[in-house]
Amino acid sequence: MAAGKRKAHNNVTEYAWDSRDEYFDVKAVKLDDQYLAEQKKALVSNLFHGVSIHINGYTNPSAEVLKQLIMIHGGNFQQYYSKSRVTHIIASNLPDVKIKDLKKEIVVKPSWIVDSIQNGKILPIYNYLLVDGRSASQTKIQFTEANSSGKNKNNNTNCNSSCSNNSTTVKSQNIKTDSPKAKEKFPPGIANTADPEFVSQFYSRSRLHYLATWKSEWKNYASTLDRNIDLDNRRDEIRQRIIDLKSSRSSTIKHENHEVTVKEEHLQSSADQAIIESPNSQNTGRKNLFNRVVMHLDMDSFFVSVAIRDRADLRGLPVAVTHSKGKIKPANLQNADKLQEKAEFIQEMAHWEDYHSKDKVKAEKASHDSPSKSNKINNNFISANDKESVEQFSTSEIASCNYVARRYGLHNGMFMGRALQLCPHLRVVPYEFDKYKEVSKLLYNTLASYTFEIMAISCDEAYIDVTDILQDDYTIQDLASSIRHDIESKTGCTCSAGIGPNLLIARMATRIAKPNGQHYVDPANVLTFVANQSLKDLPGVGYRLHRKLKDLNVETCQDLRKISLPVLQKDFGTKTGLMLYQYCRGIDERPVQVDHERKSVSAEINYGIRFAESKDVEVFVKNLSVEVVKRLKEASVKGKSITLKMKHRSPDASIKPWKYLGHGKCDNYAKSTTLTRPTCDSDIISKECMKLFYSFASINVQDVRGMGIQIQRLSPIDEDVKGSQGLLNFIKSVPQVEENVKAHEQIEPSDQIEVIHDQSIPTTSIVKQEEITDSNRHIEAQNDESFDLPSPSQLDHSVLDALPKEMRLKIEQKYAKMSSEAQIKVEPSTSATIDTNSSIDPINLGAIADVYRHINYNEEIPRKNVKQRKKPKRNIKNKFRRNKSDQSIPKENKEDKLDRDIIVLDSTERKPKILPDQTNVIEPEFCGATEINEVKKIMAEWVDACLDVGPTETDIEYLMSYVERCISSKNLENVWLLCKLLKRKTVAHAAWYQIFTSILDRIQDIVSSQYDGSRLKLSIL
DNA sequence: ATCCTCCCCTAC
DNA sequence: TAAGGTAGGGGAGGAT
Ligand SMILES: Nc1ccn([C@H]2C[C@H](O)[C@@H](COP(=O)(O)OP(=O)(O)OP(=O)(O)O)O2)c(=O)n1
Ligand SMILES: [Mg+2]
Ligand SMILES: [Mg+2]
Repeated sequence: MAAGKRKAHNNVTEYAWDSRDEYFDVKAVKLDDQYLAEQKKALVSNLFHGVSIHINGYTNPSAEVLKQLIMIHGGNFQQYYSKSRVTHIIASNLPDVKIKDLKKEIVVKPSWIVDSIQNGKILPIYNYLLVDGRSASQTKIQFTEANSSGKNKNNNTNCNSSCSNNSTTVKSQNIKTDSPKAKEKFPPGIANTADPEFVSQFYSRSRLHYLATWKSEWKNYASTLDRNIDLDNRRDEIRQRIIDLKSSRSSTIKHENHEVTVKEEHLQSSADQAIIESPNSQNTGRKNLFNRVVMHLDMDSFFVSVAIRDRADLRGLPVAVTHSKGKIKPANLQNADKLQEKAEFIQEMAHWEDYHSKDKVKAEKASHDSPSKSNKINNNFISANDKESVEQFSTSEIASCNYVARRYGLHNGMFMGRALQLCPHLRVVPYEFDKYKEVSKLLYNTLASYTFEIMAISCDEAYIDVTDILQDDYTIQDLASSIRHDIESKTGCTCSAGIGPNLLIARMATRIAKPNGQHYVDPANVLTFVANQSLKDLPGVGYRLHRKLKDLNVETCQDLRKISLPVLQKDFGTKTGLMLYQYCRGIDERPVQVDHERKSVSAEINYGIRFAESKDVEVFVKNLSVEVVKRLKEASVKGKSITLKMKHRSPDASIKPWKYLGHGKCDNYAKSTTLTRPTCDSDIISKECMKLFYSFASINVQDVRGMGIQIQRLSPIDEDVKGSQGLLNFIKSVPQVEENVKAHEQIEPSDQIEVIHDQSIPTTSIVKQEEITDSNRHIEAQNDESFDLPSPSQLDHSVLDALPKEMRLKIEQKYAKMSSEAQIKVEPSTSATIDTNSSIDPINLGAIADVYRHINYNEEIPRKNVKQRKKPKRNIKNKFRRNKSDQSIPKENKEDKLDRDIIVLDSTERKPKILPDQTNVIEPEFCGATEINEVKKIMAEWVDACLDVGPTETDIEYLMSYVERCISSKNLENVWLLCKLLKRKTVAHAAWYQIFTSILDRIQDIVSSQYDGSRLKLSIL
C-alpha cells in the first residue's frame, strides 16, 4: 500500500494540465507548494524572462504568492540571495532587509510584479523602488487581511489558501500572455538550493554547525597539547593564583563556595582531605587510575552570557539568542490552514512538551511569579488547536536562554513561538558567532593554564582531570573558584563547575551548581547524590532511553538500582545496560579522554533544501562535496568510503513542513561506496555521490529535503610528496585493486598519487576514474521521526496466570539460569515480569525434522535497490517445495526461492507438527515452520524481498493469522521476537512505515482481546 | 568469539 | 520567516 503511494507520488511529473481552464480553476483556489510541481509545467507567460527575484522579509502579496507569480510568468525565484543570480530584490519593508549587502542593491516593491503582470509588460521600476520602510505597517495589515479573507478549505489534495485579490486579478490577465510552448523551458529552481552561496550562507548561520565545528577543533587542540610538563611548576603557579585570589576577596570566595556546596556534600574539609591524598600517590610518578578528581566546567547560558556581558540593560531580564526577532508573525503557519500540517505541528510540540515535562512544572511556577501571564502559560500548547495560537508561532529555535528566562519554562532548543507564549517579554538578541569563538578560546586557554588534561566537550564545556594539580594547601573548591574566577575575568562570562570522582559525577554536579556556582561531590556521598537525580539527568539517557525506562516504571535512579544488571543488559544491551547499572550508582569508568582521533568527516544540510530538478541536485552535491573536501583538508585526511545521505519527504507528510523551510517528516536514505584508494578530491566525491543519488529508488527530486556527504575510513594526507620509484607503475599496474582494502592497509603510493592529483591534475584524470568502484553498495532508508511504538503497554498479571504452568516453571528456571534474553514486561501496576524466552525453548522446537514449507511465488516484480541481493532473473512460478530437514541448503538457494513476495501456506498440505514436549500447545505454523528461528528466517527473507515495495495484503493477512495463532497458543514470546525482527528489518523503509505500525496495532488488539485488555510490552523492541 | 555493516541515539 | 550539524557510542545480526 505504501508502495502504491510512493509510486503514485512518482507520477507527479506525469501529471499535466489538460486545459487552461483546469489550470486556472486550481489557481483560483490557492497557489501553494503543493501544486508547484504541476504549475511549473503550466508556464503562463515569459513576461519575466531573465528576471530573478529574491524576496526579503514580509511582503504583500506573500512571498509564496510572489514566487508563484514570477515563476508562472517565466521568471526565476531565488530562495537565497546571491548577487550573481538575483536581478531584483523584492521587499515591502526596508528594515526587514537584513543582509547588509542588500542595502546596496535595488529593492523593489512587490506591487511591481503584480502591476507588471496586470499590464502584460514589465513596468519600469522607478515607481516601485523601496526607498524607505514606510510601507511596513500597511504591509502587515494587508497581509493579515489577505490571508484571512482568502481562507479556503485546504486539505492535502486540494489547493490551499488563496492569494490576494490582486493576484486573482492577475490570473485573468495571465491568459493573454500565455505561451503555449512554455512547458518545456520552465526555468529551474523552486528555491535555488543549488546556488553556490547557499551552502556557505547556511553554514554561516547554523549554530549547530558552529557547535560541531568548534567541538572538533577543541578536541583536536586538546590532543595536541604536550602533556609531559613540569607538574611542580604548574602547581606552584596555581598555588600562587589561589593565594592571590583568596587575599583579593577573602570573604567572598567562602561564601560563594558554600552557597552551592552546602546543599548536599557538606563535609567539605574532610572530603577534600580525603581527595587530596591521591595527588601524593601521583607524585610517585605512576598515574593512579582510581581516585581521580574530575572537574567539569561549563559556561552559563553561553550564547546569552556573551551577548549580555556588554549589555547591562538586559541583566535581570529574560533573554534568548535566536534568529527570529520575535516580534513579527511568520507567514508560513499563518498561511497554513492545512489540517494535516497543523496536526504534525501540534504533534511535534506535544513531543517537546512531553520531553521537557519538567519545564512545565517550572512554567507553572513561573506563572505564579508573573500572574498576568498565567493565562497564557497555563494554556497548554497541545490544546491550542485554535488557529490563533498556531498562527503566531515562530519556528525559530532558541539556541540559548538565560536563567531568568528558564524560570518561565524556556530551554535551549525551544521554538521561539512557544517561548513567547511562556514569556511574552522575552528579549531577543542575535547570534554573534565570532564572539562565541573568541570566548571559547579564552576559556580553553584558561583551562590550559591550569592543566593540559583537558577533555573537550564543546565550545563552552570541558572536563579537566585535576588530580595532578591538587595540593595539600588548597582545596578542590579553592581550585575551582580560582579557575572560575580566571575564566570570568578573562571572558566576562560566568561559568559553573562540578567536581567528582568521575566524569559522570562531575557532570551532574555542574547541573546542581548552575548558574555561576560550583559543586563538589565527595566520593563517599556519591550514592546519595545520584539517588535523587532524575533519570533523564543521567548523561546518555535521552528521550528514547528515558521513555523506555519510564515504560518499565522506572522513574528515579533509586528505582533503577532495583533492576539487576543482567536484566538491564537484556533489555538495553550489554553496554547500555551496564552503563545504566553503573550510572545510577554513581559509577563511571570512562577515562578523561584527552587524545582524540577523528574517524569521519561529513557535511550535511537538512534545512531549506528544495530542488526543482535533478540538475539542481547535481550542482548542490557538487557544492557540498567542495565543503566536505575543505573539511577533509583542514583535518589533513582523506577517506576511502563515501556515504551519501538524503532526506526525502515522507509520503504522508505535507509538502510544507510545519517548520519554515524545514525538512519535516522524512524518510532517510543512505548509500555508500568504497573507493579503491582514499581521496580528498571533490570531483571524485561529487561524481560518486551523484551515482549514489541516482541509484536511490523512487526519488522525486522535489521531495528531497536534505542531503549529506560523509567520508569515512580516513587516512592522513602526506603533505610532502615523497618522490618514490614505481609510482606511476603502481598506478598503471594496480588500477583495480581489490576494493575492500582497509584504510590502514593502504600503502604509501596511494597517498602520493593522491597528492599528485591534487597538485598537478586539475580535472578528472584516468587514475581518478579508476579510483571508483561499484562495489560495496547498499541502500537503506530509515524513517525519520521514528516509530512511536505502541504506548507504554504491558502484560497484565492476568497474562501470567494465563500462561501454562510449564511456562511459568520455565520462566523461573530461565531466570535462575540465564538472564540474558528478551522478556516481556508486566503492567506498571504489577511488579511481575515474564521472561518470554523461557516460555518455550527454541532448541527443543528446533527438533522438527520433516515439515514441509510450501511457498507460492508471484511473478517477479522488478525490485530496485534491494541491498546486495543479486537476484537471478529466475522466475519461479510454481509452488516450490522445500524439505525443511535439509538444513544444508545453500543460502543462495534459499534466497532464490524467496526471491519475492507472497508466501502462502498451502494448508492442505501441511504436515502434522511435532509438539514441543514442554507444552501441550499446538505450535502454529508459518510457511511450514514452527520453530521460531526458522520462522524468523523465513520472515526475514520475505521482508527483505519486499523491503522497497512493501508487503502484499495477502502476505500481511497470512502473517497476522500466524501471529494470531501464536497468541492463541499463548506463545507471546514468539510474537515478541517477530515484532522485534519486523521492526529491525523495516524501520528504515518507507514502504513499511505505516504497515508496520498497523501490524503492531493489530497484534496489540489481538493480545488485548485474548488477555483481558492487556497489551504486549513492545516499546522496548 | 570477533569483526563488520547498517542503522539509531545522544550531546552540544 | 529561518538557517533541523555532526561525531561517536552502541545494538543487532550476519560474515568470518
Ligand atoms: N539545543 C541547543 C543547545 C545548545 N546550543 C548552544 C547554545 C548554548 O549556549 C551552547 C552551550 O550549550 P549548553 O548546553 O552548555 O547550554 P548553555 O550554556 O546555554 O546553558 P547552561 O547554563 O545550561 O550550560 O550551545 C544550541 O545552540 N542549541
Ligand atoms: Mg553551558
Ligand atoms: Mg555546554
